Amino acid sequence: MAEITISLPDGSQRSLVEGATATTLAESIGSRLAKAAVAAVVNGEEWDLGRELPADATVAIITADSDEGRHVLRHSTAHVLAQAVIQLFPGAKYSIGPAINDGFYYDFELPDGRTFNEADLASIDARMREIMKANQPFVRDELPAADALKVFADQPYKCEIIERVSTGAADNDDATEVGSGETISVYRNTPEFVDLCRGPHVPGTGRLGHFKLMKVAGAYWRGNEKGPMLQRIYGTAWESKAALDEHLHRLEEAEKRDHRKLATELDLLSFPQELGGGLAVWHPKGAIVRKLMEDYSRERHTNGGYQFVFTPHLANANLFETSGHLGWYKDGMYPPMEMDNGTYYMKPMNCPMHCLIFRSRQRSYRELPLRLFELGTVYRYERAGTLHGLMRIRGFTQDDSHIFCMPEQAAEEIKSLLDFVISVLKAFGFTDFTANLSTKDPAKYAGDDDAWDVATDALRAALEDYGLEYKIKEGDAAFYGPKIDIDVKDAIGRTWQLSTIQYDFNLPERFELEFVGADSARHRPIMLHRALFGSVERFFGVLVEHYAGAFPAWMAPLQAKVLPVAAAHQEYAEHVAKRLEQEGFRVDVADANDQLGKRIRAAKMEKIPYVLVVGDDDMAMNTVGVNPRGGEVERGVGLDEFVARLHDEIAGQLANV
RNA sequence: GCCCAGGUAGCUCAGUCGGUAGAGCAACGCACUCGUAAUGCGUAGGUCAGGAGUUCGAUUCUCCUCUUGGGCUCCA
Repeated sequence: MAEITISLPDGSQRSLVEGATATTLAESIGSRLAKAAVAAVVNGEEWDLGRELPADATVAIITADSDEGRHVLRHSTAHVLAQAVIQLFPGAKYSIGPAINDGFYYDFELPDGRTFNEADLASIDARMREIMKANQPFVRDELPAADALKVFADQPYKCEIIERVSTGAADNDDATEVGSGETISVYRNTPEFVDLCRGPHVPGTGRLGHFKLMKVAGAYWRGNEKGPMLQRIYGTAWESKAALDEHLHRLEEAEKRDHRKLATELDLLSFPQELGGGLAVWHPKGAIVRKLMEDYSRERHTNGGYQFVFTPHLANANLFETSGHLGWYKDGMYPPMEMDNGTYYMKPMNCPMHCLIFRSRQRSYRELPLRLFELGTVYRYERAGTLHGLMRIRGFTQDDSHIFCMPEQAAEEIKSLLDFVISVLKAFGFTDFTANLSTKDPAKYAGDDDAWDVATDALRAALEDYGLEYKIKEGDAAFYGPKIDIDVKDAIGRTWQLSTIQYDFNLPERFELEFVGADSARHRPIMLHRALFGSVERFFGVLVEHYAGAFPAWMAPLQAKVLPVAAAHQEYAEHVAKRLEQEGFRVDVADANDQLGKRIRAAKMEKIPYVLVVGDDDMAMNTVGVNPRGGEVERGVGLDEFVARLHDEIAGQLANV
C-alpha cells in the first residue's frame, strides 16, 4: 500500500498509509491526543478529522481544550440545537448559528409567530441530549448551488444565504455558514437534518455534551432593524464538565459584582424612576468615592501640565453647526430648546467649547502644547433599549482633555500621554493593558493622506515605544483622525475599553484655529482628544465591579469602623475614632446597642477595610483589636501603630504608578 | 426603536384557580452589655407601577401606558 508523508507542527514527519485521516494521525501519535481531538488544521485550513489527508500535507490536530477546539464544539452544538428545534417545532425555519465567545447561538423563525419560553428551553435541552446520545455522525458534502437550493427548498433563510454566496455577495455573517468557492458545503446528521456549513465539525454528536442553553432573545435577521425579528437561543458549551462549571461559576461571580446591585447594597447611588432612564443620583457614600477619583485625577492633571477650564452644559445651535455635530450626530443629541430667538442644545461633547477657548485670543507657538482639561458633563440621547446602569447612561461626566499642538510636537505629546494615561489607570488597581490602533477608513475620511500617515505613525510609535501590546483595527477610525483605545482587564478577566487618544484634523479646520509660529506666519494646530476614565460614571461602575465593591483603603467610603465591645467602652471608641479622623481617615463608631457579632457582620457586609473592636484590654493599653477585610484578627495593636500602618497602606496604593 | 421576561414593604422575594396581601433582612421601641460574621420580644411600614375594560367584586383576567432586566440594533 502506498504511503503519504505528513509534517507536524514541531517539524517532524510521519508516514501514514494512503487514505489516512487526521483521526488516524492523532491515534498514531497517542491515544490521549486522539481522544482530545475535535478537528485538524490541514495545510492552513480547518478540516474535519475524518477527511482523507492529501500527500505531503502539514497537519496540526485541534484539541477540545484550545480556543479553536472549543469553537468547533460550540458550532457543532449549535447544529444539534437546530436539529432539536426542527424536531420539536415542525415548520420552524432556521437561519444562522455561529460559535461566539464562550458559546453559541442559533436564530429561528417559528410558525405562526410563536416564541420560545423557559419551558421550551428545558425540552429543547432534553432533545439535544438525546441527539448527542445517539452519536449521529457529521457528514460533510459539497454541492453545486443549484442542488443546495433544492435541499433547502423550504428554508428561505438558507436559500437567501446560498443565493448571496453564489452571486458573490456574501458578507461576514455568511462566512461562518459557507466558505467561498464554487460549491456549497453542508453537514448532514440524519437523513432529515442537514445544515449549511463551512465546518469543521466534530466527527459525531456523541463528542458533545457539556453545554447549557442560557436564554432566549429577539434578534434581527442579518442585524437589520427593518427586517424580520427572529428568535435567538443562546447557549454555552465546553470541553469538559469542569470547564462548563467553571464558566457558570464565573457568570455567577460577575453577577455578584454587578455595579447596579452593589450600588444598592452599598448605598452608593440610585436610578430613581422619577428622574427618567439613564440618569443617576449619587448618594453620600458613592459621592465620596467619586470625589476621591476626581480629586486624584485633578491632582495628576495639575502635575501633568494641564490647565483647568469650565464650560456650560448648553450651547446655541450655531456652535454645533460649526463643529459639525448637528450634521452627523443630531440623533444622539437631546432635542432642541427654542429660546431667546435661538435654538439651544445640551452639549454632547466638550470639544467645541474648548476650541472656543483656544480661539478666544491670538495664540503663540510658545504656548503649545496647550492642554485644556475639564470634568465636563455631557448629555447624549442614548436609545432606551441601550441603557445599562452606569455603563451606558444619558448624562455623564468626561475627564476630557484637548491638547492643541504643532504637528511636529504630536508624536512626543502622544508618547507622554500614553505614559500618563497608564500611570493613572495603575493607581486604580489595573495592571493589564492592551491597546487598539484604529486606522483610516478609506471610504470615509477627512484630511490628506500624508497627514493621516504622519498621525498614524505617531500613534504607532508611541505604542511601540511604550511596549504596549496592540491590535490594529483597519478602517475603524473616525473620519477626522486615527486613534488609540486602551483596554484594561479587570479582576475577573473581563476587558473594558476605557481611555482613548484621538487625533483630530477636522475641528481645527472647522473652527479655523491658528497660532503664530516662530516664522511669524499663521499655522493650524493639531488637536488631540483624550479621555482617561472615559466617563467618570462608567469608570466608577468598572471600579465597583473590579473590586466587587471592596474598594482599596485609599478610596473606600469608610476606612474603619470602631466597635465598642460594650457600652462601657463607648467613650474610648469615640476617642479612637476622633484620633483617626484627625489623621484624615474616614471612620465611624457602631454603638453597643446590638450584639458585637451582629455589628461585625454588618460592618463586613459594608466591605469596610478595617473593623476595630475595642474593650477593656484596649482601654487599659491604648490599643485596638484589628479585624481587616479579608484577613486575620489581630488583638492589642497600639493605636499609633495602627495609624502608621494605615498611612503606609494608603501611600503604597497610590505610589504604585 | 424592536423581541422576550418582569414590576407586590427600604432590600430580597412568596402569594392570591377573582373576595383589597405575607416572610426574611433593614428601620423603630423595650430588654440583654456582649472580645470578632445574624440575642429575644414587640411596633410600624404596601392605592400589589399607572390607566381603562370585563365582573356583584380586579393586586389576580384582558388591553393600553410607563418602567426595569436580558438580547438585537446603535455607540459620531
